[in-house]
Amino acid sequence: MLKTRFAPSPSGFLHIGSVRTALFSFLHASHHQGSFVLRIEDTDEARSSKQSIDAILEGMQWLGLKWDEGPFYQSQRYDRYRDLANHLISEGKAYRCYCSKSDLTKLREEQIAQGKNPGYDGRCRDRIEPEPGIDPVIRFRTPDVGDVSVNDLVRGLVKIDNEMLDDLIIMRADGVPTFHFAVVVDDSDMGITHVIRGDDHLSNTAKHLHIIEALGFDRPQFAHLPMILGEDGVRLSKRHGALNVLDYRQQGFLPAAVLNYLARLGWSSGDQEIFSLEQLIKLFDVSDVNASAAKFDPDKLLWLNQQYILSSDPENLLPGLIDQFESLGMDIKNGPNPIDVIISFRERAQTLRDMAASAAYLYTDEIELEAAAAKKHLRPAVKEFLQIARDRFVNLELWEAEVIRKEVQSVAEQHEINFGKIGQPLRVAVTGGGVSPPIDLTLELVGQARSISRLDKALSYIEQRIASA
RNA sequence: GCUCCCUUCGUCUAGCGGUAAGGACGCGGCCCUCUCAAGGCUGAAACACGGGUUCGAUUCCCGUAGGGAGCACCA
Repeated sequence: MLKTRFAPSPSGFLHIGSVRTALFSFLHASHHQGSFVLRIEDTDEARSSKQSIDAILEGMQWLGLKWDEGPFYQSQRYDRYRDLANHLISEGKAYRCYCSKSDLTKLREEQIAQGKNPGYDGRCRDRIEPEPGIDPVIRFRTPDVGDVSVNDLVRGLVKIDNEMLDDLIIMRADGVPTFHFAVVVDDSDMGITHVIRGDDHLSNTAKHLHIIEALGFDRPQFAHLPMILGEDGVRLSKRHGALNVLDYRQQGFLPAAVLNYLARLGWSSGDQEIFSLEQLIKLFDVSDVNASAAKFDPDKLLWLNQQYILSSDPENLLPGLIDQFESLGMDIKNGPNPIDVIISFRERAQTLRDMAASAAYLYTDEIELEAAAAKKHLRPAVKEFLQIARDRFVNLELWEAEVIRKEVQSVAEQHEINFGKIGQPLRVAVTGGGVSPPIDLTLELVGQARSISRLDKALSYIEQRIASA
């Protein structure tokens, strides 16, 4: 069975670049009815943390990237790595190295000074006697000559000379394996058939291939994904521009939009832009992924998010919108049904956060008039019309958009003015600003009592203007 | 420095030897319109450069340039 894995190290949040790697691994496995494994690479004990693990799991769950096996933790498999490392020593394929860090630093400095490729020179290879008082590391005996090649699913044939490789450390002095060793062992033990990862590992693959061979394991297939670059063309990383996936949730993005956006970075299917997860599973294959890096475009993500908001069932948007109301400190009991907000605001919201923020005037008793909008639309000339509209609103028994619209329309007709002449002042009066859904709908959502009291305030604002003129 | 990888509109991409180089985001215009959007139509906008191969190169090969990655007791 085809099996892929996502193997993050829990040394920080789950960022958007990692998510794409996870997505592609998930999609490739799902497409081929395979299995998707989640493995936590926590061998760097100093940098790993429980919070990071939780953030990764939460992010995966939010996105709906379900794993079939795991999460497995490397920190729970140390015995296995140790056994295999000792086995390699017994076969002469690895050896203990007693060099101190300062010796190694010195060696590296000398090599760089001589213009050589820095690397371990193998000075402990033939050492028989242990060095008392020193905990040795275990190094893998890398072939000195020849080359290795990988037929990468996205990069094609890549060849690396063994001369470029040195005897890398596979077990640290404290008995903890290094990444290069643990990855190889785990991928084999867990039956991973397709290793899909970032292309920062492309060069490392040569090392892994040697270890795989020494251990007598089967080679998996490799697919190295191009990096995602920031707007400045520099690789996205936790330190540089990449956001925690959970920040996207906080900013009001939908998981489906984030996934769809990421899928289209380095992959496409004809001219199609919008893909459901089901469609992605049906269409995706890693071998179709591009080899070149892509820049992250926040504008396109925003556009996609709006497309998803527009086409989602309002019920499905509700929990996210309510979260936004809460985080903005808005009280949903103090205003209209949020479902109605979704229906009337979705065309003008790119994120759920935008939507919640722009509906603020629906959930508060008092609003502020925006100075510029008020100055422009609440002028003495409109006072008469606003007053008439206000008086008619008081007498309305049914406060519904259609009825409201007829009232406003008839005021406009009786006074032979354009609908807009009265619509815009009404909008500013009841929302405080110049932008909102159609005025009839807006008035309905604001509510009769609030609309009237806000009109009263607007009228007194105009009177003040007349008085001070 | 050494090694590996990458290179089509500003951005994401289609293209797989012969195309008016297509789509999407963004940008401009028009339409719709009570505002803002959404929607429709439309415009500007690209094959990094130099050599080959070929009747013919965006497409294949080799350089150059630019960008990215790796060379840790990090992953």
